[in-house]
Amino acid sequence: MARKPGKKDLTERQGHLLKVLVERYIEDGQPVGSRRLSEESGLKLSPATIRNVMADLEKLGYLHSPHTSAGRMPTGQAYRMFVDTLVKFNPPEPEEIDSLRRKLEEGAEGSGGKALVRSASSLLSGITHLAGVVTVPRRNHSNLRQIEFLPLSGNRVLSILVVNNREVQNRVLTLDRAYTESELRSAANYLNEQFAGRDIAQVREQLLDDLQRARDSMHNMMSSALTLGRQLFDRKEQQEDFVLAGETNLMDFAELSDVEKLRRLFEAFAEKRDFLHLLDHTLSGEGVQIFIGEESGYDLLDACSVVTSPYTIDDEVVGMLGVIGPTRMAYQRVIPIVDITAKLLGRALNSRS
Amino acid sequence: MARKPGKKDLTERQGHLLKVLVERYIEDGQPVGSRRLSEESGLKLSPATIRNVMADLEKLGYLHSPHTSAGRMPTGQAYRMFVDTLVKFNPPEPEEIDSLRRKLEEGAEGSGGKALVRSASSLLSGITHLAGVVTVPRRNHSNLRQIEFLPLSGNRVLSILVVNNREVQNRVLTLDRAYTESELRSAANYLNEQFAGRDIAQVREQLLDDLQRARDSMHNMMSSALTLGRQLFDRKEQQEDFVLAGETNLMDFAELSDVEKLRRLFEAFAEKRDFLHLLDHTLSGEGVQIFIGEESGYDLLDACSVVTSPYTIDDEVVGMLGVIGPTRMAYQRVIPIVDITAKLLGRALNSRS
DNA sequence: CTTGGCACTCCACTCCAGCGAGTGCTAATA
DNA sequence: TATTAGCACTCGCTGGAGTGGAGTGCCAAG
Repeated sequence: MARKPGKKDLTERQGHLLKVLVERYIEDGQPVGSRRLSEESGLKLSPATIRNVMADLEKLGYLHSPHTSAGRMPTGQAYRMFVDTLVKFNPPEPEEIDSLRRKLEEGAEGSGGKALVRSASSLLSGITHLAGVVTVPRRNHSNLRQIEFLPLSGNRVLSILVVNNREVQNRVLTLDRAYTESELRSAANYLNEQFAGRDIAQVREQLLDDLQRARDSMHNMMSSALTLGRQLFDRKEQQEDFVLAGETNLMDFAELSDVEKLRRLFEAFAEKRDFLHLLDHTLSGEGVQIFIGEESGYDLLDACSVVTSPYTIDDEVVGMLGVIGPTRMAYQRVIPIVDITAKLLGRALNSRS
Repeated sequence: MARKPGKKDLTERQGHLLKVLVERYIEDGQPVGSRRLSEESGLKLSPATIRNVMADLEKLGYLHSPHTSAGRMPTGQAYRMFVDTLVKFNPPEPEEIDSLRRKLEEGAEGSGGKALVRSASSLLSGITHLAGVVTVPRRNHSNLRQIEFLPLSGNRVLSILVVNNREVQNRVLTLDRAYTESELRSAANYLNEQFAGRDIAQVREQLLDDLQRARDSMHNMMSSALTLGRQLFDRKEQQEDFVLAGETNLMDFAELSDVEKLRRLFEAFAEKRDFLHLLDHTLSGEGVQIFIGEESGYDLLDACSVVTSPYTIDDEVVGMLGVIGPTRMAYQRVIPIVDITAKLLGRALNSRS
């Protein structure tokens, strides 16, 4: 991929100084000046020299200053360079991993998968002091286990679907006429015989097929079964969802102290819609992905970075998890945490299914 | 109930002026001065006279000023007096009610009761520009309709409960040994025969009884049924929950513009725990209840008021709903809205069950 | 009891000076 | 040629002084 004009590789010295500057800025959020950098860079260079280097880095698009007489702050490009090539990650200690695993499972005593998702989300937000987000797992291939119908008042029927051996979905269907209990029972029996153990997508397809092919030549019982089944499976995909935790952590950051900005951000969280879109993109990728500032494409997140990783059940990617924080988050700490949490969550979900 | 010292009834003039002052303060949040009040009170009184009255009201605890040369603001006591005796509510127009009803049901196309709750919550927040809150309905008497067990891997069993003809609860039970599919089927049959149509609380009691009485003299099948049943019903009450909407509206109010306060408030919302406690209290009451400032007993809500009303299904109180906003909210508008929304929600839930 | 008058208080705003931090540039140096 | 010291300059921040306005409390007259 062609870089933008003027983005030649940095010299080793430039790289080192950029790294130190980013680290310092991440620590306290204050613009870093030449004097400070010269003292803490480890290189024996005077502030004047540092200033020359900084001026170069600014020309290259890595730094900018809020005003003439302040120090310099990293741009998005600098963070990008930082995470891509400059920073080195300490792989977490085994005992640290173990402690994470325990916390993850402690927080999810309710044995549902949803409890684990919530636990993962608050675990992420708790240890990073950022906002944690985890999408609810969603398998492409859902195995239908059992169907049950119960009549309600009017023309309505409560349908219960057991899927993937552990999830239960239920919906109220409103039908064109009232069905008797025995009709419903035989319909359920028929559908179970035909479709139990099959993939939901397949089931949907075949139902449409059957209904098409045999419109009215059918046995009465089968016909009602098909009618019911069609309604049941015709629903739009159950919408995806995610669990957010520790949003309030974001209030601490000066970058977001403007109440108006905060408000819009929190509204977006509540809406979920826009945000899901962003998370969806990351499902196709592999490993930890990082969106710095504007890279996310949402102007609400201009001052934020998003670090995500997909997680898997049975080697199938079923969701993603991550954190949201200010661009000046502690990447070297956050990235390994997101990575390991994704793996732990996948493993925990596996062991429960 | 004895009033606090010095709280004699107000004269008509004092009452009127207090009312106007509160109204003005609610409108723009600025302390109200004697000049303004004299112009807009409708009484032909000079600012000097108004000042005398205001000084009296201050002595009585209804007013206070932030500093010498500012106007005066109502105290909690003044709001209390305002809502109790001063304000008169315009009963909402029939067409207004109808529009509310339509909005409530539009927002709840997913036919579950939860969808209605969510819709009510965002309806409340939408039209009041405050935070809306609705607890999920919870009946004291839950009618058990059907039980089903499905074996999972290991010693675990997925149990499905249909309750009140429309709600489905499911839990994963972890048992002392593996049960075969036929064992589970007969257990379910047994429990259904015995308990279908009965109240859950009764079921729980009787299960314990049976288990106690007939420990090991029992038929094998019944014994496993009882074991399963006991685990199933032994769980603590499913925790109550509420749905919050439009929290971000609260960010607009100057009273809460302090980010630190906001943060603690939002954290409390996310925790839910403390907050549920407050809502629980209101379940016993009747009609609209109002907590002004410190009356709620939560110091986080010192600058807030909470207006709530219980709602009913089949004349049984099953939950409450309301709004949270700054103490200077437009009570005369908000109170009727909360009242009518509670009635509409109850009605809507009824028609779907 | 009401009112006009008056002195007083306090906040909010503006203006200004002084400071400290940091820069860019230039000229000297290794 | 790369580095450094020196220096003038810029800019934001802080604190104090000054001003205007809003509102009060009190008093004495109607």
